Amino acid sequence: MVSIKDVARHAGVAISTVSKVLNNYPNISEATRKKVYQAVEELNFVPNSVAAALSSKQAGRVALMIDLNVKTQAIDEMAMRYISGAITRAMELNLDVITLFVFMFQEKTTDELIRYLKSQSITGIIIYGLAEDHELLQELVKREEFKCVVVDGNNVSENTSSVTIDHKKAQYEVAETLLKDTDIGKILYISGDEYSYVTKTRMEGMKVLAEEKKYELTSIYANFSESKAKKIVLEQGKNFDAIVCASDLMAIGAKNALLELGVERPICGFDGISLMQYYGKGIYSISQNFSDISAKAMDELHLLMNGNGGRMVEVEYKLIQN
Amino acid sequence: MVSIKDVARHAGVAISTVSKVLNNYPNISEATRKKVYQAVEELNFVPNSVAAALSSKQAGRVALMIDLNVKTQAIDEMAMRYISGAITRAMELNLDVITLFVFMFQEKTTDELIRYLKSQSITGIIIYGLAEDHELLQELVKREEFKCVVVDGNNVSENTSSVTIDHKKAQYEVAETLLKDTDIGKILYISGDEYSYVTKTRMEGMKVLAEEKKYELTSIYANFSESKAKKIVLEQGKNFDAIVCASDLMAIGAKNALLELGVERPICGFDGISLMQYYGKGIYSISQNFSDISAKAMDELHLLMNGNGGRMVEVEYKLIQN
DNA sequence: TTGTAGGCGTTATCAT
DNA sequence: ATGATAACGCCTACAA
Repeated sequence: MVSIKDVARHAGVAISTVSKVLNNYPNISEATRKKVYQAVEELNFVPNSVAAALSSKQAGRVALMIDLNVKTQAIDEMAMRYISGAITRAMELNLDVITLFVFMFQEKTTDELIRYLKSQSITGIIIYGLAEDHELLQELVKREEFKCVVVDGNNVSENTSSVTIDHKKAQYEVAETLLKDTDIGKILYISGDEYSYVTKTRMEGMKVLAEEKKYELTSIYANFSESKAKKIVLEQGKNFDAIVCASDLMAIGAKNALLELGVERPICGFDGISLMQYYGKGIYSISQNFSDISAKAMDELHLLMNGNGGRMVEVEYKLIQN
Repeated sequence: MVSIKDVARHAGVAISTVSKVLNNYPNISEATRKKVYQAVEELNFVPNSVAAALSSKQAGRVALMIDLNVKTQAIDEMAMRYISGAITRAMELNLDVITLFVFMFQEKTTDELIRYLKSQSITGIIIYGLAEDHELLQELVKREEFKCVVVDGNNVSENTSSVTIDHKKAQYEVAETLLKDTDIGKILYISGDEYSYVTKTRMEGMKVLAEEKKYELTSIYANFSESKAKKIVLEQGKNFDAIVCASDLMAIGAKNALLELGVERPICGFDGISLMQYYGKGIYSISQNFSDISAKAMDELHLLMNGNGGRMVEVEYKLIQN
């Protein structure tokens, strides 16, 4: 394997000089810079990131912490988009990435998790699907031992940023679009799970809309599950004039239930998953670009690791009709 | 960060002794072994895998190469199961894992890819979705610069193993089960894509069955796509007595097409994806445990990296009815 | 059986 | 502006 030593010899300079050139240090003459880059070219040198990570605490190794309930189709699609978006961007930023699933640490303490991450020379973490009642993860963030970016959260501190779309506004908009020009009174809102940030903020948007338009709103948690949504609608769907779902998957469940019941109701969803192309034709939804969101999260983490403070980053979404 | 040095001091032995204990070297007295482990406990020491990877070529860093390019739901589910299965097992085996997507190297040469992998101190690779006409990946395997395990392939060499179910037998069995006790003559076989190992072997199984039972077999490639399968069945489904699909997703497409046509035909699928619970009720299929397959692949890679030769590893599957 | 010392490929601190 | 040199944390001959 060709190392920085070979490059140095080939360029006729010291090892440390090569390192400085490669890491864009100041005070390097244009001449040696050229020499070094040429040597790098000729030898096809690629820096060993493992060695860099060992030597410098600066060098960024990033962990992706996935806690998306790995039980439903749609979640898999989201997770894959998140993962590939993050990894792709990380490669461009020259950051190493390891992917972790929270279930792997089920019975571990926060201390153990932190030690594990440190043993991997991790300095930054992106967390997907952080629930408010998840002690392990919440404490991990609170400890501030790592730079953290939470996707779909509102955690912000010196070492923590959050990246999210405006779920409240988005939920308001999609429901408003669905319901405008109708004279609807009773709305069934099928919500996610009790402790997730997205569920809460989406519900806020729904409440605001209902208040504004004087809708009678009934909310039920369905855990983002298609079958639960279906069951709920089968049992109670007929009593409502419209059904607003906090996810596309639940919208599909609701739609199927209505089909079985033989009645029609306006429905909308949320997320923009590809399954809707087949089973959600015509349904309004909010399309999130998961890959892009994840790339933005990686950008934000990169900033944090370079000394920037934490902040809230808002990402675009799109109102769509499938 | 507590290092091996701290452990050594705390246990009153030399650093190398600690290392030997931790790596199960022979010729260590039970007494010092105890001392070391106790120090490890008390200090909550976790070895730094980055340092280990740097110092020893033995130490295993593994890359997951994902080339499941098809943009469908089911693929995401498979990919997620593969990834989480591999990563979980790797953690148990104390192997570091990085996840890579082949599209990230679209315009790279094999040399560049190899250099990148070496720069990451990678010594082993698991490849998912290796197509026979994928030059980059095929050459990567052929070069034998890394230990490789191919999931759903038949590449075997000194440094290469393959892990797969017996697709031929499985396809035979599921179709045979579907068709037995019927007097069916003309079968439509909706196949995957031309260059994948699974497509070829599954088709072989189908051919054997057709020959044995004197079925008239027509095969059409549908790229594992639900919509293509649907289109094919809409156009030609009526001309056949039964429809055998090389994937569950295509089976769903076929089923929907039959529904629209208003006719009934026996259908079977392949894979065992969770979507079938909702949209494939009653359909026969072959259930693969992707997570388990991937874990086995990691085991096999571990063996390769420890000096074992390459081989073919066959994994169990299950014939199911959704 | 245990310890010493050199090396893995970088980065970073000092001199020069 | 450039170059020695000491870390980083661990592994591994080799020596004792």
